[in-house]
Amino acid sequence: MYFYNTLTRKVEYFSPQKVVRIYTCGPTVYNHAHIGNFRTYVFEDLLHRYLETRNHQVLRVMNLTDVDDKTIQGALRAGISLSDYTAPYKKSFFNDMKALRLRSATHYPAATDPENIAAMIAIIDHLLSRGHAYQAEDHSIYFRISSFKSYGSLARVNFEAQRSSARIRSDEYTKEEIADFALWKAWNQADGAVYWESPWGKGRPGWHLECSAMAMRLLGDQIDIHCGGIDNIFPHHEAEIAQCECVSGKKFVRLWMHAAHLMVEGTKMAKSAGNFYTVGDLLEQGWSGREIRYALLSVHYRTPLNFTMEGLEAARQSLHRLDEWIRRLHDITRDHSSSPGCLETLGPISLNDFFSALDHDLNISAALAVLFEVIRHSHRLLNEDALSIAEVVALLAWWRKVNSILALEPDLLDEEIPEEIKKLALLREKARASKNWNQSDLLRQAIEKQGWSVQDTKSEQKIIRKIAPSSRSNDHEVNIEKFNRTHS
RNA sequence: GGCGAGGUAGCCAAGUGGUAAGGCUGGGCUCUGCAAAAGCCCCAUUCGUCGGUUCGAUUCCGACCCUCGCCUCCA
Repeated sequence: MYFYNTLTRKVEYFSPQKVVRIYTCGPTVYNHAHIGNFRTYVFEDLLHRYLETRNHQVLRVMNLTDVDDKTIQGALRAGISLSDYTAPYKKSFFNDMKALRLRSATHYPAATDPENIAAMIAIIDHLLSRGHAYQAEDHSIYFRISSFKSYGSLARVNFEAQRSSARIRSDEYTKEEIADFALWKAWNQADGAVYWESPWGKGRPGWHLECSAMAMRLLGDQIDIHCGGIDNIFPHHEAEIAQCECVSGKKFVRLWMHAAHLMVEGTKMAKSAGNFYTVGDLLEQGWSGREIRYALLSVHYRTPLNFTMEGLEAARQSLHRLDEWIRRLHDITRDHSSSPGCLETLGPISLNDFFSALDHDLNISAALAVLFEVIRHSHRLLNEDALSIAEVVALLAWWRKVNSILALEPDLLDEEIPEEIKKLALLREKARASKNWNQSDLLRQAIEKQGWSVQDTKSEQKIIRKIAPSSRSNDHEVNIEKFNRTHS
């Protein structure tokens, strides 16, 4: 498999061990995560699922940043404790994850977990003793970037060259150098009751340190893949490298992968622009989590994604086409029990192409193209009666494997038709038999009012659940406890 | 200013030194009491602009134009 490595700015061959260790930067729970955040999480989900179908075991950590300036301010404004303030946003995050069918990470450590705070303090202690950190006049502890020569290599920023010009403003800070970043922020009155005791006085961890500590504690000194949004390259990931490598003396990450940004209707998503969406907003508008997932998934992760209502509509129609295909295959195999034949090609299409497309830096567009070619070609063959039951069964088996990566299986296929609808349909059948078209049309309206639709085919009436995403918001419920366990 | 991403049909979007995947929209056909649905078929002599290299470039090189992002805590 090949992946683009941000560190080298090249697509590289990547040969993972049986177990792949991945660290993914999670949300800061000061608010509901927005679809820009979820664009990155959907990409990480794709990576996770892809690796699993390639027979790797994925050990993935996603952190929850539940202490920082914004969460503290929010808690203070609301007059509640920090944990009371962040709890509903944590819950909201997991609900949204469920709605978008995101695979769970192995661990969801929170920055404020005692074991993580302890790990951070240990790292600072280590860095201080090695001269990589210092305590400034404001009592905060800073990382000394001049002590780590390769600082800037991920973002390709040359700090040696910038140093002289940066000095002009450095008197505004108590830091030795303007680019030095905080490891431990000394407590001040604005922090209220939020602080932890440390050998250097009351305070709280710096954001960059959280990730280093949690990554090393749960995944070890060296991890295989580290993901995040492109805006985390600098300074966040640069700082993580500095912290981890100064502690362990080893290369921290083998492969850095970053998702490009999401824009809305062609411009940057911002609350002030009125184009700021959360998953919850979109669900309320009647879009399903599955549709949102498709819209976020179908654009290659390194391409800036322009999120639009038109795009969501296209996602809805594409999924509908997929649903019809699956429905047709199911209808054919329903009454037959046939062992799945092995199907390698369908006409000119090699079924394995779906997976090999993803081998090349998760080329989802090429993979989806294979899927839709298979859909079109199998319809063509079925129209000509040129597919055996065994082949259809094999196609469904192929789809299941494809779906283990895409997670786009329709969820309404096997919904029972209610007795009442069946009765109405029976009446309509009679009306049609006696050519009572008026009565027939009235009955159709009645059926449609209840969320079902009737289609006349050669032999019979077909009763199908109408697409009504707004009534499906029950896939938005999730048991937080299950996810919130950060294990030991 | 420094670093980076991107400009491919109405919209979204792959891709390759040898002549443009796929999805949506649109059009046509089949089916049909009507309707709807569905399926099939069709839809870029052309890949931001201008030069260069080449037998040949959308793909390589150069310049330029445009859009967007990061540059101390925003995925």
